[in-house]
Amino acid sequence: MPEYNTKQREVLLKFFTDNTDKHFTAAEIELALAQKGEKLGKATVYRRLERLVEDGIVRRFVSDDAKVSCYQYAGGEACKNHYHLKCLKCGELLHVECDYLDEMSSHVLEHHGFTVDTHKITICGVCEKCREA
Amino acid sequence: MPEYNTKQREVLLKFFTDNTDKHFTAAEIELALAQKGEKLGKATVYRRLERLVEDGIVRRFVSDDAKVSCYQYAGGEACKNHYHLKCLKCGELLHVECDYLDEMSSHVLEHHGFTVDTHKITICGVCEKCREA
DNA sequence: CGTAATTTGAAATTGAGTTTCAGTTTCAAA
DNA sequence: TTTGAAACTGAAACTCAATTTCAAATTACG
Repeated sequence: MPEYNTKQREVLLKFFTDNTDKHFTAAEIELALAQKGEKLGKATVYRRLERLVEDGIVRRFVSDDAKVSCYQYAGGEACKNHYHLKCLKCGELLHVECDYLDEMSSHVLEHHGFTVDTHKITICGVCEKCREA
Repeated sequence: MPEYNTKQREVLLKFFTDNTDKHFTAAEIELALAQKGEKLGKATVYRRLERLVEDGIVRRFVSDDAKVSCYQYAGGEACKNHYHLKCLKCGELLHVECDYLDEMSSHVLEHHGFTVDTHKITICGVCEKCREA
């Protein structure tokens, strides 16, 4: 499946590399781009997002509460060797570098037959903010 | 928020305690009950599922692939003090008792400000089957 | 160029989940 | 018992994220 290098692809990719530390819904992305004068069709946004997720450049989350998917940049060096703590309530994603989690990852792998991509492991739970609410 | 003990609630609860080892979509549950001659309204199925989730009796998953929520029994003694490994692909839920994960849980809590309900922690990843596919 | 494959986007469609609301059930207090 | 307020039910209408359709536009490449 070839991949043409279209203007739209560039625009979407730039959006993510410019915003590596937050996650967005498809609608938010569509709006943000439109406001920058780079309007993409809704269908294109979804199609491109799917492609970016397939390619491992962007990660998709579906919080157990919300009904919408969120997308966040996951490519590049910054995301190579760390873990993610994902809040199931708000969808917030914390990036963590930690040897302890390194060990845990291989433990889970060995003892529980749970094969995880070491730089893609995501631990779900509830963050402090949501915990209080 | 009181909770009336209705026939529908009993039916749904029985469905889960009779099927503790698998997960189901709301539609699957609705169909299964209808086929057993215990038809519940769609709205009631969703409302009761939500309540069961709130009460910690049932757990909801939203796999990153699928767009539908899955529900699985998580109440009872058997689920009190262990962890869950959740596959983000197929939604499969593995139940694990393990001291190592115990430690990990408190570590995450202390060092990363990630507050989790100790007997509700869910580690997301990808199971062996999905890994191979 | 030329053209075949791919992508785009507006509009229509899908479908899981939610809301509405009139009628029913529960349960505790009288 | 009876009563009644609060909680629950279900059919139907609705919401809205996400997908599909398809004709027109764009891209890659000989």
